[in-house]
Amino acid sequence: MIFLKYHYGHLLRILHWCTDQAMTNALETMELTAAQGHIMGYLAHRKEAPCPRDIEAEFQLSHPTVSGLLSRLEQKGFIELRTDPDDRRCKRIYVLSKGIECHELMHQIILENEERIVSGFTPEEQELFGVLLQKAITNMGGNPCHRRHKEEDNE
Amino acid sequence: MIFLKYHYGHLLRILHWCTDQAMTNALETMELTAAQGHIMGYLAHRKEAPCPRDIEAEFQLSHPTVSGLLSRLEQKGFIELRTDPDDRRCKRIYVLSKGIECHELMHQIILENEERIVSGFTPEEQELFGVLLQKAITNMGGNPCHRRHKEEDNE
DNA sequence: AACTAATACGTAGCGTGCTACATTTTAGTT
DNA sequence: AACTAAAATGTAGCACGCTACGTATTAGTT
Repeated sequence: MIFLKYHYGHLLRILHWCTDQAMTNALETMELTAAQGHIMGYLAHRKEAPCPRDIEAEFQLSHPTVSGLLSRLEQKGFIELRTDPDDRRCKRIYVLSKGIECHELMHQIILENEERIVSGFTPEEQELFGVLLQKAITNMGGNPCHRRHKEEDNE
Repeated sequence: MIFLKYHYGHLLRILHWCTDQAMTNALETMELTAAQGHIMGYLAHRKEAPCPRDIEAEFQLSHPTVSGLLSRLEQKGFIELRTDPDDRRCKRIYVLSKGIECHELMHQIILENEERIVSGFTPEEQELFGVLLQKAITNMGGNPCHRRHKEEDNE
C-alpha cells in the first residue's frame, strides 16, 4: 500500500535529516554539530562582531534557538559573548582562537556537503533543484522568521 | 555576502519546517501535530492493529521517537496501546472512536498538503522533484533506520 | 532444561526547532 | 523629566528527532 512512503513531506524530512547527519559526522572531530558548524562558518566571514540578531536573520531562526546554539558554542570555547557597551541590550559575538582555527576546514566541509547533495545531478538539474525548493517554500507560505526580518534585510 | 542563504541545506531546513508547520496548522482543530497526524493517517489504512515497529518501518523513525508520538496520541485519546497476548514483547495499536472520526479529514489534509508543496510545478517538474529528492537522499547515504528495516521490507 | 541471541519496547539525556512571557535597555513623546 | 513603545535578549516549557543503555520476552542452541 502506497501511503506516505514516497511523498514529498516524507522525502523532505529524510533528506533534511541525513544532510544534517552528514554535516554532523564531518564536523565530529571538531566537536561541533551541523547547526553549530554553520554558525561558525558564517562568523568566519564577518570581520565585525555580529549580534545574535544577525544570526537570526541570516539563518531565519527564532531567538531562543540562536540563544541556545550560541550558549553551547561559548561553553565549548569557540566564541565569547560580550555586552555591547554602546547598546547594552545587544550582545556581540567574538570568535576565539579555537573558533578561528576551524574556519578553513569549516568552509571546506560546508562546500563539500553542498556538492554532495546534488552530486550526479546535471547542471540543469542542480539549478532547477534550487529553484523548485524555493518555489515550494513560497507555496507553503515561507518562513515567518524570514518574513519578520525581510523588511530590514538591506544588503 | 552570499554564504548559506540560498544553499540546499538551508533551503531544505526551511522547506521541511514550513511544510511541517502548514500541516500542524491544518490539523490544529483536531489537536494533532504534523507527525501525529501522519501516524493517524497511516493507521486509517490498516485494518489489523499494527505494532510500534510497523510505524518505525513506515516512517523510518527511531523507536524512542515513535514511542513518544504514540504516548501522546494515547494520552489524547486517539489510540490505545495493548500488549499483544501472543507475543508479550509487542504492543498493538488500537484506534479509538476519536481516532476513527478524524480519518476522513486526515486523508484529505495530507493530500492537500502534498499538492500544495508542488503547486505551480509542471507535471514534469513534480515528477523530477521527487526523483531528485530521492537521488539526493541516496547521495547523502540514506537513512540508517531505513537501511535497518530494508531487508525485512517485503511488500 | 539451561544458556545465549535476538527482539520489542522503555527510559534517560541531549540538540534543535518553536511559542509565550519576562526583563533590560534604548528611543520617542508629551 | 516622566511615560510609553520598541528592541534585544533571557527563560520556561514543549515537540520531535537522535543515541545509548536497560528490561522483558521469545527464539534458538547445546
